[in-house]
Amino acid sequence: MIKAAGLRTHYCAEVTAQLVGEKASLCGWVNSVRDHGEHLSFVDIRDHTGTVQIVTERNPELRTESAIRAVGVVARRPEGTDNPHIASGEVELREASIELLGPAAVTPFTIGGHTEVEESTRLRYRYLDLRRERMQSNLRTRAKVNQAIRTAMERQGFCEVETPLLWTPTPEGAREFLVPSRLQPGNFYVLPQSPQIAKQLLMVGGFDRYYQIARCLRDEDLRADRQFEFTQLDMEASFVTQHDVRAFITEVIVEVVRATRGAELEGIGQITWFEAMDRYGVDKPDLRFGSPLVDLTELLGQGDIRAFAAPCVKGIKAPTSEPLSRSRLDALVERAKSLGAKGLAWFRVVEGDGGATLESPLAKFLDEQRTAAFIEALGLQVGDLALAVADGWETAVKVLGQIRLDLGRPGLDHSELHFLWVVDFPLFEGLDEDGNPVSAHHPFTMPNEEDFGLLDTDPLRVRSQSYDLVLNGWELGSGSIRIHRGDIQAKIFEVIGIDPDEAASRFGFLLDAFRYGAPPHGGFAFGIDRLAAMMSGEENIREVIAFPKTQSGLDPLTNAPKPVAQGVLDLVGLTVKARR
RNA sequence: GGACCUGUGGUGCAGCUCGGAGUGCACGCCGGCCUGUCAAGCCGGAGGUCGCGGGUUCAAAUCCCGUCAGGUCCGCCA
Repeated sequence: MIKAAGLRTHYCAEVTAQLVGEKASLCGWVNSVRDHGEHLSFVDIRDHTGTVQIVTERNPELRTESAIRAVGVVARRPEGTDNPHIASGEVELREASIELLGPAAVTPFTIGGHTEVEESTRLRYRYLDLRRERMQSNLRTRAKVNQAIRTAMERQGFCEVETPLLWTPTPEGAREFLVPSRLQPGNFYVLPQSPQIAKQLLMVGGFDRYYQIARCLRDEDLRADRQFEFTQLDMEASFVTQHDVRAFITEVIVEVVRATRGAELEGIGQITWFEAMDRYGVDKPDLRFGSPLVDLTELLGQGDIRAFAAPCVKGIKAPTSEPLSRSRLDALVERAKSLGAKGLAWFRVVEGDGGATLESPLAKFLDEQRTAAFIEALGLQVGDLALAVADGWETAVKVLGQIRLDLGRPGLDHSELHFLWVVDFPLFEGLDEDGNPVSAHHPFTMPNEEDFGLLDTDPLRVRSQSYDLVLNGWELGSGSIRIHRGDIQAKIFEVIGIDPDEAASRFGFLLDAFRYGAPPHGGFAFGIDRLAAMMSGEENIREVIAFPKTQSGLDPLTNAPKPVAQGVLDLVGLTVKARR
């Protein structure tokens, strides 16, 4: 590391036995003061690398968290006084003088040490919270993620291009933040929900491998994994297939894991959307644990058992070894009903006369042979719990998939990383109020060529050339090959019920651009906040964001949003209506 | 828009079911002692409108209603 020429000669972690006898100048904050009378005081100085003990005279002015500079000589500690818990524990700074650079008032909470502090308090004093080890570590991990992304993208020949923050309203997708125009009063820009259209224009513009670490803004409700503003790796490439795009992104992920964990990731597995839904009941399966759904339609859905008379019967071996009480089971049944199932059947596997057998209100409907087949199909052993849902395919897999997650999550290992590609998403999901199919991704997503014929006959069965990247059950990002041909785009607009005039008014500039030699292209974007959170072992992206908003969209540090003066509103031609 | 959880000295909690004086614990803060501690220790002290408003009651941190704030989730996030 290059030595700063300023007030500091070393960081705390560099102060080791190798420096004994040398003069050192350390800068940082007072972590703790231990006075032993007037003539002996231990002051721990802290920077982001660690702490060093300074031996000095008592100074009542030196309050915890004051910014200081300490100049002294690195010395071996007396026999028997080493501190094995810190890197500098064999030495201390002696003959030291401490310069008080920035005296500190009493802080609202402890910065060093192990005190838990409520998140709302941490956010109100975020500048102090940032000094704590957790945030120092998380934000530095995030910086490594950014660095690794740039390294991998540059290595693959991608060119970083910035796109506008002041963009044009597009009445599709997420709600946008409005920005009033001063020079054109009554007109508005919006902040981009993503650089999607801009990057497709860059493809027409010949930047055939583009990337950007891009801020995106969406005026939607906040969650543990969602803030108004978030950061994506946004990328797009021309003359590529979906396999190429996934290979580019896989390379990035490998580099990120290398930079943050020092581990070599052996590629990323792949599963189709249908298989993910059919086996795990979600399009972002968490594969840190097993318990896939098993099809029991043939075994149980023959109609002879009323509870299972349905088009689809799915079962799982519960992903928990904890024996569940009758009331817990009843709660599970209620949970299944609230998720839309008609019911939930449970079976405890117990030791019977002739080996394992089932204990359940429904056990009496299963003869010996079907009991054995049931146990076999789910791979059950004595002590296991099995659950089954009978319904339409979609309801059966979704309900059981959610219950699988409810039961499986508590035992998860947070240091484990399970990346997964989910491919072959359907092009449309459901119908709108006019009976037209709704684009699952966005209307520029290329259909799977094998399914072109279905666009007219059975559009809901058309697969798309789109793909998601999943990490431990979190959707990290998604991408697709885009439509670059006018005839296919016109066909899609026709299917989803957008007439040519409407298409022209909404996306005219993009469709115009595509008339001048549009290359085939596709891309991807993934959430850096979510990736950084996972790499930091955090379950909330606020922990990897320096200054986040609360769930109601307030900034606890600045108290934004706030009213503005009438004169400011006049400039942009706005009037604020009285609140109801 | 909806469901659930939380709100008690500066910080983190307990107390709330079963109403009875602001009661307790840990950290921090203030004063004193202390020449080898390291989350220093010992002695003493200060600090609270129990988020806010209303109701029930002889009596409310505790029960009821409303409201605000924080969190988790549903809706929403092409």
